[in-house]
Amino acid sequence: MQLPKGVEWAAHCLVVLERLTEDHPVANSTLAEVYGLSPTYLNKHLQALTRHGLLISMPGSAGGFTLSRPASEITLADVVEALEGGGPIFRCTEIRCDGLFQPHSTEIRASGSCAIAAAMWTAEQAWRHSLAAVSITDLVQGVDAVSSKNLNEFVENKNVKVGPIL
Amino acid sequence: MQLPKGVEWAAHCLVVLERLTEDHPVANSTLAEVYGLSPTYLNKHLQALTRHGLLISMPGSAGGFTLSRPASEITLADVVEALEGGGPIFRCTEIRCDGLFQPHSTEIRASGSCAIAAAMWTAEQAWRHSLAAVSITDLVQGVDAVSSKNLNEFVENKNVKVGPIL
DNA sequence: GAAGGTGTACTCGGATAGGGCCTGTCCGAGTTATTCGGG
DNA sequence: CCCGAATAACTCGGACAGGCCCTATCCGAGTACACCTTC
Repeated sequence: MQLPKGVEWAAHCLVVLERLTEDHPVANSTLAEVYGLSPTYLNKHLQALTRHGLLISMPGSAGGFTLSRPASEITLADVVEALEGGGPIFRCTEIRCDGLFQPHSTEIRASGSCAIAAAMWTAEQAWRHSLAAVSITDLVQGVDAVSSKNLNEFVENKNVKVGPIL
Repeated sequence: MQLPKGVEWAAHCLVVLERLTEDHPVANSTLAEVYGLSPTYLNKHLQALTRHGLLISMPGSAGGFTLSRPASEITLADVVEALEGGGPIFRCTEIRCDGLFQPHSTEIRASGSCAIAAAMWTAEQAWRHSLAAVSITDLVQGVDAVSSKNLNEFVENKNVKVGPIL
């Protein structure tokens, strides 16, 4: 069991978006260039973030993606939920009601939920809770100095090339 | 991302093992019969538990599986680790050192670990910690009355069929 | 009656196919900036 | 010099193959019990 690679990409891109966005959208190709990622595949994940309301996409020549709300209100839990679907990582198939116990399934269900499933879901909640405690703002502050400097230089170069809109 | 179905099977089987075992091993076919599972596929998971030291397997006509240590010392974390391999759910590919940042990768690495990966691993630790707090003994106590009664009757019937060794 | 050897039935254990999701890629619909021509 | 339409290039968006892991199954190696033969 492993988280899709897209989660890592999306999280990093949201951080960069927070740094690069200033009332104008950032193109998928730009984000891909920053991290040396496959543009087409990255696009797939950014679309997922858009579908789940984390990003706003703008078509057209000067289009791109923008954060849909302040970075402080976007957490890693949102990112995981957007790319993972938010479904439980442990799925209970209720085998406690199969086999020997089949004839008494209604009684068993009435006695409460499966203890194993309950424990799994509690642990899962701890995980999601920990993820929800980390916002994009927190991650931006965690970016090291040299990376931040590189990003600034990149923006300036883009500035020269693209024009005064940046 | 979803946990393999084997985790659920293994957890339930450990609970039944704790109930059924009395100094004699319980066969894979018996466990499969209790829950109406595929014997061959269940065997695969029990082998994994054996490889990781949770179970002891005994070959031969009256062979089977036994808990390798007291049920109070086996936790859900152990089960997940045995069937999942214990590797991190989130794998950091260090894309913060790719693309623009490639020339300064050594500097960036020296500045500390990736903030995103750190947050992910913290959350993962919370998950594992929660799982480690639940032992098989806890789960046995959570079994409802009617299921417990069914198991007892099953053991008695087996008793008649199999002989005095049970 | 007891002991030893043999046969059988049961067990675990690893090696072998199939399906679903993540990975990776491509091309099309739509929109904006640009450019060229006319007034 | 200003305005407007056509062009072109860039954007997002969804549809299309490949690979790996979980799912599911089978058959073989090994062991303990039971029985039979022999002493």
